[in-house]
Amino acid sequence: MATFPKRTHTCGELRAAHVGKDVTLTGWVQTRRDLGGVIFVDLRDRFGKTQILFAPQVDQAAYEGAKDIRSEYVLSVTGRVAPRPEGTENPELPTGTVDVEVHSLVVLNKAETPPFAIEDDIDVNEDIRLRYRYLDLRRPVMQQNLATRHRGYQITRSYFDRNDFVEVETPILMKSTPEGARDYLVPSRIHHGKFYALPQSPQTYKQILMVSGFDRYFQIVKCFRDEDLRADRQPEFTQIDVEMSFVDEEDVMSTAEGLAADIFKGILGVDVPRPFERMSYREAMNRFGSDKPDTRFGMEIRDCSEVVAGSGFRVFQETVAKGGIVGAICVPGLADSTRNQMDNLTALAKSMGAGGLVYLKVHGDTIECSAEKFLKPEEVKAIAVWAGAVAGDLVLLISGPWNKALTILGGLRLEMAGRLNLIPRDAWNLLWVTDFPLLEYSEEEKRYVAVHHPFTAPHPDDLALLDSAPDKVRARAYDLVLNGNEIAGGSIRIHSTEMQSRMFRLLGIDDESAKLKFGFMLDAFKYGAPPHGGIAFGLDRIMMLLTGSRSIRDVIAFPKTSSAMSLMDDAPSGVDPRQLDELHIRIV
RNA sequence: GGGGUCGUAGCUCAGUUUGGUUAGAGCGCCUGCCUGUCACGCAGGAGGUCGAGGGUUCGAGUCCCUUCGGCCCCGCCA
Repeated sequence: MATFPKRTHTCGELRAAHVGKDVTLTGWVQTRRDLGGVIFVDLRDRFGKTQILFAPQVDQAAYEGAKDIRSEYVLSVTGRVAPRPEGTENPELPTGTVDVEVHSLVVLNKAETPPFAIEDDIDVNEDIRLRYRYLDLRRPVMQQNLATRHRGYQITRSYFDRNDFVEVETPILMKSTPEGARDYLVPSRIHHGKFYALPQSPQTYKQILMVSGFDRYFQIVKCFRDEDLRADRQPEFTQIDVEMSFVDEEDVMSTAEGLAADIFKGILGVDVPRPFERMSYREAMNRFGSDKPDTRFGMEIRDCSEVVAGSGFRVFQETVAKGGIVGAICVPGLADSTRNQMDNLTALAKSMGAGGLVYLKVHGDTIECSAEKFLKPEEVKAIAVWAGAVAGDLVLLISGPWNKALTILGGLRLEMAGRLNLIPRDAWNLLWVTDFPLLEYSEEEKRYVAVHHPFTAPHPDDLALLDSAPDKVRARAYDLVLNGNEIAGGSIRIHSTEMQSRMFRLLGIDDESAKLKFGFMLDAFKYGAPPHGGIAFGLDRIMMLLTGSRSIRDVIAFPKTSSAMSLMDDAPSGVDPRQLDELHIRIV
C-alpha cells in the first residue's frame, strides 16, 4: 500500500547526468531559505544533501506548502532535476550542480525546532547531545562514525570467515567470578538469593569451546564491567573476541596483525608495515614509563640512578640503595619556565603520586637546579649530559620505586609532549608489548593477583620461579598498542588441570573455592583440552582512534555518561516494588 | 572513594571578584518584506524557576550550607 511517494534516489545521489529526470526524494529539512518569490530547501538523508526548489511557476500548490515547512520536517518531494543557473552552483556539495524543481510536496511529519543544529561543527554540551541522542545521531559526523564502525564489523567477519574461524555466541547471563573487575549482577527470579553476572568477557566460555574442538573461534561481543568510567571506558563495551587451539604466541599475534592490517586498509586505506614492532614490558617501562607506550615521539626516559647514586642528595641516594630508580626526561626548549610554571609541574607530578620533582634548567653554560643545595655542580652537569639535554632544555627528575617512578615519568612525558605539540597526528604506531609479569603482589588484598587473568600461562623458562619468586615469572601474554592506547590483549592459556589448580593456589584461591568458582572449567580440562590461546580487541577504542574521536562515546550509538547514566532514557531507574517482590529483593 | 572544572533564554556564553534600578549578547525561534539563495539578506518581536532546596540580608544570579547533574583526572578497570 503506497501511502506516500517512495524515493527514487537518495539525497546524495543526483548529478548533472540526472538533469531532466523526474525524481522523488525523501528526507529531513536541513535549512529553508525563503527569498520571497522562491524557496530553497536543503533536504538531507544519511547519503547527503540536495537542494530542492519551490517556485510558483513550477507548482503553485507545492510553493504554498513550502512556506510552512521548518527545520527537520520530514518530506517526500517529487520534481524534475534541473541544472543550476551559471554561477549558482555550490562546489561544497557533491549534488551542487543541480536542483530538484518540486512539483509535488508531501509533508510526512512535522518537527519541533531541535535544541541544536543538525550539523557537524556544533558548539553544544555533551549532556544535551546525549539527552537528544536521536538528533545527535542525525549529524553527518555521527552517521559516518557509525558507518565506519559497521565497516569494522564487516571486515572482521569477512577476515575470520576467510580464515576458517567460527562465530559462536556465548551467554550474557553467566556465573559471577571472583577475579577481575566488579560484576554487574542480575538477580534470579526462579532461584531466590542467587545471581547471574553479565560477562566481563567470554573468557571461560571461549576456552571451553576450545575443549569442544572449535579450534578457531571469534565473536563480536558486548562485555560488562562495573567500574568507573573514562573517556575511553564505558561499563558496556564491545570486544572482538578470538581464541585458537594448537597455537603459540606467534600464531595468535600473526592472526591479530592480519585483522588489524585489514581494518587499517579497509577503513583508512593505510598499509601498516608487518610484522608489528615488539617491545618487552620492561623495555616499555624503562623507555616510556608505560605498558602502552606512545612511540610517535621521543623524549624517552633516561635512568640516572648510577649518576646520582653517590651524590650527597639523600633522597636520590636512598632510592637507589633501596633498589629504586632516579629517572629523567628532557623537555626541549622549556629552560625558561617560570617559578610558577615549575610549581604547577611539581603539583602535577605529586598528583600522579610523586614525592617531589627535581628539575634542571639548562642554559648556555650554566645549569639551574632545584636541588642545588644537595647536588654538586659536576653532578648536576653529569645528569644533564646523561639526560641528553642541550642549552634551552628542561630536565625533569623523578625518584622512587621502579614501577612508580617510571609511571610518573611516563605521565609527565605524555603531558609535556601534548603541551609542546610533539605528537604527530598522522602517524599510526602499532606495537606489541610482551613479557608481562604473570603476577603482582596486591598490598590491598595481601596476596598475589594475576596481571592479565588467572588463565594466562606462565613462561616455560620461568616455571622454577613460580614458588620461589612469583613476581619474577613472565606471562605468555601480549598487548597490542596503537599510538599509546591498548587496543588488544591476549595470552596463551593454561590448558592443564594441574597447572590451573596451581595458579589458583598461587592467587590465594584454595582448592575448595576454585572448585566452586571454576570447577566447570577444571572439569572440562580433564577431558582433553588442547593447547590454546587468544586475544580480544577493544572495538570501541579502535573505532575512536580510527575516526579521530575524542571519546568512545562518539562511536557508540547510545553511550552512558561518566556516572554511568543514560540521559536519553534515564537509566538506571527505580523499579516497581512488585518486581522486587518477585525477586525477593529488598532495598536497604 | 578522592581531586579539578562547569551549571544564567531553545543553544553557546557574559554578568558572581566588591550583594543594589527592569539580568544582557550572539545564534536559533516567531512575524513582515524580498525570485538564485546555500551561515541568504533587511526590519520588527517574543523568549528567564539564574540547576534544585534551605539560610544570611531591607535586598541574593552574586555570600553561606545542603543537594542534583555534565566533563576530565587519580584510585579502580584480571
